[in-house]
Amino acid sequence: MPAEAKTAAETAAKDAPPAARAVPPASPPLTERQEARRRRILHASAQLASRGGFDAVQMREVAESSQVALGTLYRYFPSKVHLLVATMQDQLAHMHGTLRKKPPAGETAAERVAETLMRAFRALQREPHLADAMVRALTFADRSVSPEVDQVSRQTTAIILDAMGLDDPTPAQLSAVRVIEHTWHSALITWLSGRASIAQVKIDIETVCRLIDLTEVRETR
Amino acid sequence: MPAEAKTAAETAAKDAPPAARAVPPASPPLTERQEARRRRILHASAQLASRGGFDAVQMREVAESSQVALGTLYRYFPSKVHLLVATMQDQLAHMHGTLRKKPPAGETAAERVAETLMRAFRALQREPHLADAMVRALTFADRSVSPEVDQVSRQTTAIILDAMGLDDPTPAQLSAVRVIEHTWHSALITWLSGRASIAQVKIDIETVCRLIDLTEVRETR
DNA sequence: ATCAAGTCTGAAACTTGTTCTAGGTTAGCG
DNA sequence: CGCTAACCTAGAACAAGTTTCAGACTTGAT
Repeated sequence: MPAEAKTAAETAAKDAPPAARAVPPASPPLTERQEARRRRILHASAQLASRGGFDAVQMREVAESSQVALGTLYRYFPSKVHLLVATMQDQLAHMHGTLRKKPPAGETAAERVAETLMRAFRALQREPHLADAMVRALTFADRSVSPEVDQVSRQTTAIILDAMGLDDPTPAQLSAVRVIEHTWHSALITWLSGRASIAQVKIDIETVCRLIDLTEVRETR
Repeated sequence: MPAEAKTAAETAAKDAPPAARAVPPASPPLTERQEARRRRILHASAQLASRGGFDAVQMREVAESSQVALGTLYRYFPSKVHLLVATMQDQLAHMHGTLRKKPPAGETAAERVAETLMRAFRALQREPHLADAMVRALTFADRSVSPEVDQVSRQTTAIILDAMGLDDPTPAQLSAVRVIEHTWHSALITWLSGRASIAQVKIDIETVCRLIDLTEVRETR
């Protein structure tokens, strides 16, 4: 039963009716000044996050840094978590672009995915506080942020599928990708909270990537 | 400012040199009345969590429900996250006991682990709000809660190893278990935030459990 | 140019986690 | 019994996320 495909479709359908908010192709087109405000806010958010992480992103400070009234900030991003998830979307898009330029060189799909994720991991290590803010927001997000979190998830999936070099993955492969994403997020958290070393994260990523090999062998499953 | 980390460290240092706090075998033995207070607090916490989840566990309400002053509550559990993680330890211990009674019946280790996790998952489904509170606290926890979160992780590992029926696992098997835990936590989150169905979680668990088969074949790795 | 609708601003208010304080209570001990 | 240190309580106070509101500013259409 192609449950994977169904879920993705359902989820996608879920946020279409009530309208997307933080996704680029949104409902109301923003004026130039509004676009500029949005950008200033995201910049300030990333800036503050790069210092003290999640706690350092204080809504009053973001508002001040980006020259916007507090009420306006909340009009653009209805909560701190929304703001940080949008910040993550921003960074992810940037990273996807960067990764595209130099595709991973591994022989097998598993190797390429592991290499890609490790490259992303090294990027996050350069800004650990920013990583903290974004990842904590992502996992702390409640239902009200689901559409945005889902968008991040789709973006991540796209990056992994890119690394695998697949156009139309099998259900089994999509399941493997889902599990890889789970591991990726959770491993990041254990690293960020100091409960796992960088080496340990590397091992976990490499371990889970072996699942990909499994799907290649038993595709008819 | 990392106010949280500082606070917890100071608080811990103040009443006991190094030492764990919320773990049963703690440094200062509690008097009977203290033990009773602690239990009342945990009970109130679980109670409130079973209603509205993470947000419904309000420290003032917990204090009132458990007939304890707010300051005392904070002496027992230095933050809301500490409290909820301790609540989780409590529930986990209970569940481990329950699971022990009826061991899983699967043929392979992978099947038994998947079965065990699905059993735990069904238990969580019966109290989705409680699950929400505990899991969100767990992933939102910062460094100041690491010891307690680590304890939860060890407990979870023990449950999985139990299901596998292993006494001394190989490194590869431990890696697989780590990845399974990652997937378990992350899949729970996607379910709790409404981004994945119960069926989807089942698939993810079954998918990741196949990693165990891999370690059996290539043990010399 | 002018009006209506929609935005933005500054400031105050409200909520809930967390800290602090002053005084009362308890437990162990001489 | 009476002391002392540790513990507990009630309640105020503080911090940061979120909401609200009156008034000023923009924008788009007439």
